[in-house]
Amino acid sequence: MTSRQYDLGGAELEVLKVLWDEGPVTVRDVMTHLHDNGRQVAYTTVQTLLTRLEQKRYAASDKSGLAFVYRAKVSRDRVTRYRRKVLLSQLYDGAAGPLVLQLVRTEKLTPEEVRELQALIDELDTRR
Amino acid sequence: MTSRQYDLGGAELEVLKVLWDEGPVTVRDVMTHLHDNGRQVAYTTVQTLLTRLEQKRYAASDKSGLAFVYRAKVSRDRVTRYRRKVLLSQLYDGAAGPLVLQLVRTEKLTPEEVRELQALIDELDTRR
DNA sequence: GGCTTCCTCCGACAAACGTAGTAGGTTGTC
DNA sequence: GACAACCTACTACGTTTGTCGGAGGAAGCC
Repeated sequence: MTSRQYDLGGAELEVLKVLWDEGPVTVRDVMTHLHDNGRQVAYTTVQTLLTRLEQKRYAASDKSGLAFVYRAKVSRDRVTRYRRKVLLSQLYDGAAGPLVLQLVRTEKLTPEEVRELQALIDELDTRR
Repeated sequence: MTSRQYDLGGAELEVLKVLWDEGPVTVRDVMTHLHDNGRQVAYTTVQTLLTRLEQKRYAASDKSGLAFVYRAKVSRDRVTRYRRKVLLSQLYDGAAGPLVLQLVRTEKLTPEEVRELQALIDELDTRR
């Protein structure tokens, strides 16, 4: 259990998302965005979170003017893929099929999404 | 952050899965199953995990003969649904569509699964 | 009746996480 | 040049999670 790659807590992820969405930002910028999202958190808490993200190599920083500016070092896609994989292996025995079926059955898809899905299936069909 | 319902760590989930798959079992049973799955873990560790599961109301136990027998109190479906929801809200903004598309695109579905998926889509289509 | 085996109860401990306070430096403004 | 506003560095602390060890009691065996 020592791999733990792309493993981060909820609060850390929240901060990383700000980095993804807002590009290079300062501690204060992140705090402001979190506050805007209704997440009341102290300045130094954000700072700690960013420092940890940097220790874990999910982010990097440079001194720019009077404050450090942080940016993400891992892509959203990479983290997302990893989490998806974890969910799949932890609860679906690694099989994507059942998860897909459940999602389509229980969550509302937009017409647009349904169209795309149909297109994908067609492709899978003709490919065989 | 005080809801934390259906929130359990990886090791706790492993134990819960044994309860789901094997029905009422003793500490030793669980340990044996974990060992069979390649997870080397001490007897008392399993005991602690089961105790915590019980504290969190995910499991219950009765004294049966000389050892306690544990059983799951939450369904696999309930936990699975919750975890799915967490993934969705943490990384997909709550929208299932993108996740479904990614899964279909990147994971191999069996022909059978594709057929089921097609059937589901057809239903969605005619329902509109 | 003593030895081995199993079980439960408790305590413990390190790492990870979420959260934040304090100290001390830089800067901008009257 | 003093004060307010910011910034970084460091420390800290409670909770959760993963992992066990030891003490002490019932049971089976010879």
